[in-house]
Amino acid sequence: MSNIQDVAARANVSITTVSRVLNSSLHRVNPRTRERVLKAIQELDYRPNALARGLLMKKTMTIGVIIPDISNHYYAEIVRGIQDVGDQHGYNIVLQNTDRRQERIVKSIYLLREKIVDGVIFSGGIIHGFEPLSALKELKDRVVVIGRHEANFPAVLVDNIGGASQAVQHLADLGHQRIGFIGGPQASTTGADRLRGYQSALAQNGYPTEAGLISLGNLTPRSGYEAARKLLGERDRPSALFAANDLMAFGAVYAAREMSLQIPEDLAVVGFDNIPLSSYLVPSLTTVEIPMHSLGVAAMETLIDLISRNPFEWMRWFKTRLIVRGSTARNHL
Amino acid sequence: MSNIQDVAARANVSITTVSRVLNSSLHRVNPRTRERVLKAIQELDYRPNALARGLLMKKTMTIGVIIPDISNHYYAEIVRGIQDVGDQHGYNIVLQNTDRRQERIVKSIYLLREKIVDGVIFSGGIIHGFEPLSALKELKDRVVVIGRHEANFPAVLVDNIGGASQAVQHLADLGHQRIGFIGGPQASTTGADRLRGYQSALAQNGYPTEAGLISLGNLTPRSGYEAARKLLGERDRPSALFAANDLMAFGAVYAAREMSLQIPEDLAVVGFDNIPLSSYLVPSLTTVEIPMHSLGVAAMETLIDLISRNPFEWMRWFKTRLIVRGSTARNHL
DNA sequence: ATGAAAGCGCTAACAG
DNA sequence: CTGTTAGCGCTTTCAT
Repeated sequence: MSNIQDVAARANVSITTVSRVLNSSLHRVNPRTRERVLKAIQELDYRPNALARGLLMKKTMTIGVIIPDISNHYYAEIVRGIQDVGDQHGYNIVLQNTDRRQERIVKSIYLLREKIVDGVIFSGGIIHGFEPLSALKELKDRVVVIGRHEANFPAVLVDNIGGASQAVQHLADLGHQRIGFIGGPQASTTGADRLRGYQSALAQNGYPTEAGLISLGNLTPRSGYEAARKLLGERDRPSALFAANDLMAFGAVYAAREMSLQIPEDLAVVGFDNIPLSSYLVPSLTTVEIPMHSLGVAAMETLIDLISRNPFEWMRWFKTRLIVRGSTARNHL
Repeated sequence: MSNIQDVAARANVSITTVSRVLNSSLHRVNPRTRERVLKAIQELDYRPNALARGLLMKKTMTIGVIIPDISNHYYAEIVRGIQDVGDQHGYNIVLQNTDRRQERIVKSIYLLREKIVDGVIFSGGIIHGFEPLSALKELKDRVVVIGRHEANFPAVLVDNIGGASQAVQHLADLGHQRIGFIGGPQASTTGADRLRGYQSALAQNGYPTEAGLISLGNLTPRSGYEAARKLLGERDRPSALFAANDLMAFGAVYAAREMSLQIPEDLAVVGFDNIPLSSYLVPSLTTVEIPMHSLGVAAMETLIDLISRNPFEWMRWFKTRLIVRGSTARNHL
């Protein structure tokens, strides 16, 4: 692996000159000299060592991304968005999975600090209690959070409350009076917000909030299945179910079919997320679309502005969109 | 951000001593001195700079992962496996999405070289034609490939041929004589192998290979849907469909339902991958399980052995497993 | 237009 | 048991 010295020697110039053509600095370098250097670089297949450069410049063009689990579609999509804009600006990302475990979050932060990342994007789990944490202090002004609005950090957000309430309103408009809710973990902002949206829409329509109409799952299809079995097993079963994510909605539909309920005739179902498969469930799933990729894009844009000390928006909100399909309306498959 | 000098000063020792307690080298350091250093480290919240260390040691504890697209479940799951073992050994990963585009693959390789990664795991797209490529030469002996068996690099593999053929045999055993195939892109090894498995199983049973029974998609549910519409539209339609992945199988089932075909009575369907939702399709999807997470784990294990110059297996094969569910058998939902 | 030299933060001989 | 010193590969004053 050749270094800048090798190039300099081969081109018969000083390493300073090599550095100059490399960084096409403002410094003018004689065209003929530049040619020689370029040729040497090519012949040696030289690539500048990013570690050395980073050490000196205190800038690595690397950012850390801390998420619960990359195998979760939601986060994978966000990460893709982050990378797409990162690529355009020459940033790479190093990924950390935490499974929402505190000690892993802390470890990740320390680690990213050691690796000298230029910034961090954080999503899922709690980071706010960590403020006294010195690790974060170092990075404090180069952190962007996705999905939490407790302030403290610049954030990219989704209107989960509005989306959930829109979903429930859709059901109410269809004439449903008993609308069940299959919620996600209430420890997460997203989970809590979707429940709030559900409740607020019920209130809006003058329906009482019945504990018997709510069951919490862990976002897996299986938990949705179980929650639905429970909810649909009651004597006064709901005529509609709103699940906090599509995966659980799939489980709920499965449960309903198992109990010989026709969808949407006997039971209407609405999901949340609009995963790629949602339109291929039979009947296709009415759901609330959430712009995952855009969240990642926005977060990375904000982080780059932060790093570059450009003006930036402290909070960027994204709207959700209700997509009506066959699981609530007769005229669709 | 304090450095090793600050710690040394505060503890009244040389930086060498600090380095020693940091790396708990074999070098003995006086317990009392060590205490002082540790205290200083804590007070200053000091963390060693990984860039400086990496520059000197020529080891960064970072590996590069090059995949087509992290938002694809298959790769996300693999990456999770890679990270799980990486975490245990202190390795971080930097992720590169290529969308299978040559120029992006090349760019990724160069970039990882600049960042001085200790090794690379590659999956999806072609890397073999690149061997003359100098970028790869540098890393040549620290590359592990997932899913390609053209040799050249240590590889972690899945028996796609066997899996596909097992799926088709299952259909044949059920008495199906006309079995359609919805394939993936033939440019990918995986896609080609699954087709070969299909064909070999047909041959095994003495069935001819009919072009009219095969339709290729691009692995999306939509393409599966379209392929199925086409295949099922023929006058002599197949009684069973084997899709090269679950996503397309979902699309195929949707198409069948749209055409009022009962599953599995009128049409049996088998998928490939066993994604989490496959058991929540109605009826649940018979499919071929592929151990994605294990692929990542095995790849990372191999890479670590490579880096550590431990003995390693040049090829690690993984078996698939047929999971029979309702889309082919009457007695399941 | 080019080069010499200093130094980013760290580890590893080599001394003592 | 502890310290001094020499770099790892690069960019950047400061000279020339």
